[in-house]
Amino acid sequence: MARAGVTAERLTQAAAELADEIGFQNVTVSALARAFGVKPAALYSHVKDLQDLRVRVAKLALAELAERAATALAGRSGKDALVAFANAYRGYAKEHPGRYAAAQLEMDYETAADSAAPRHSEMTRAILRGYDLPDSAQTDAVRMLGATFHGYVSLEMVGGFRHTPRSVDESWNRTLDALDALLRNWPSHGR
Amino acid sequence: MARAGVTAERLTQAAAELADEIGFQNVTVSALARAFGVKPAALYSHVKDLQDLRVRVAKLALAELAERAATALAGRSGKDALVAFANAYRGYAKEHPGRYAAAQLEMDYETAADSAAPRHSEMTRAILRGYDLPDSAQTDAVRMLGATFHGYVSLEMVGGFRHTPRSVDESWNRTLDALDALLRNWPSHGR
DNA sequence: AGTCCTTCTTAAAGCTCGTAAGCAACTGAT
DNA sequence: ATCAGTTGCTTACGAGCTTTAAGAAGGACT
Repeated sequence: MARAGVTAERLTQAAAELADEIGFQNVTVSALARAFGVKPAALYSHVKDLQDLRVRVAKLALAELAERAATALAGRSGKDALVAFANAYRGYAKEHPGRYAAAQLEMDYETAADSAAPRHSEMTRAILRGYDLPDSAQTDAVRMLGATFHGYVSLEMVGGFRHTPRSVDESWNRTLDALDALLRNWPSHGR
Repeated sequence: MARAGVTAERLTQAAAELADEIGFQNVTVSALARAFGVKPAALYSHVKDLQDLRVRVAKLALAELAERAATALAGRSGKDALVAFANAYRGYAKEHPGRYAAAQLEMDYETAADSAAPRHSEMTRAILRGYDLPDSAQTDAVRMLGATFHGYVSLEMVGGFRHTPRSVDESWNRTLDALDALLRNWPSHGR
């Protein structure tokens, strides 16, 4: 039996591609083994179990997304940076829905900490440097930006915006305008 | 064999409770049958298949959430309404994580249209009446609010905010302040 | 060539969904 | 009150999934 040259990396990569095609939830050990032309049991030499495989895909997705966002951010600041970052995010989700879903996998504290996840908040913080936010508001704004980006993409993906005729791209751009305006005028403990 | 008195409604209800306990993804026909003390095959007399069951739970969750939001909204306007609505949302998600996850299930256009989903955007529109938005911005704002609420709750639930010491409740309240400020000063096609 | 580690296969147990066939219980009509 | 007919449940089963265990085959190294 000729060896198929399976490695954890190639498995993860293939699982990510499979996720984009059939959905992250449908990535199974069996399906992945089929894609490699080996028997399911063979994968267990490279990967602990299905959960392990999923976490690997999640980390891959987070890393790719961080990479893409970093590139988009390079040399930009202010609203330019905000828009580029947000579009990198949304673009990745649209091109790689399976990977994007994977990135939202629940991971334990440890695993999440040594993933690319922290880089995401660091980058968001970098964007905020282009605005004049008090230190105390930094984390709040980071969380709000993350929430809005993720929420928008997430609702768009499950079809939450289908029922209103208005262009989803238009609303996205107006949302970014709104976030920009908000960051330039962040309320200092509002009434 | 004494009849267990299974009905589609009771199944859906039980599935929702089960979802909150073990996670929506882990609600299986088998587990549900166990909870009812019947054999798995018995459920297929009341429910078409697993997908059907999931959709029922999703619709239940959407309806409950709409109900709760409507109650919260009653008699309020402006920022009060915004905050009450948002907290109803987040509160439901925290109390019923499984149901909340179910509410995000992908449904086809038809099914979604006759669920409580449209009521959610209607209520959001109602909130906006307390602010002075141009008609053209309505849908954009509805989408943005939905995105921010859902995104925040969603990221909070997968543990995305664990890595920063700042209180998650604090950030939530500041985010609502920010949204309120934003709605009172919505950019008219900003530069 | 012989040894050893790694990768793969086969085999099997235990779980899942879903269908089919049959029996048991309740319904209503005579 | 008995006797259909309908409905709800069971058993039985096929097919697919995950995971472990044991063994065969590939490749490296002596």
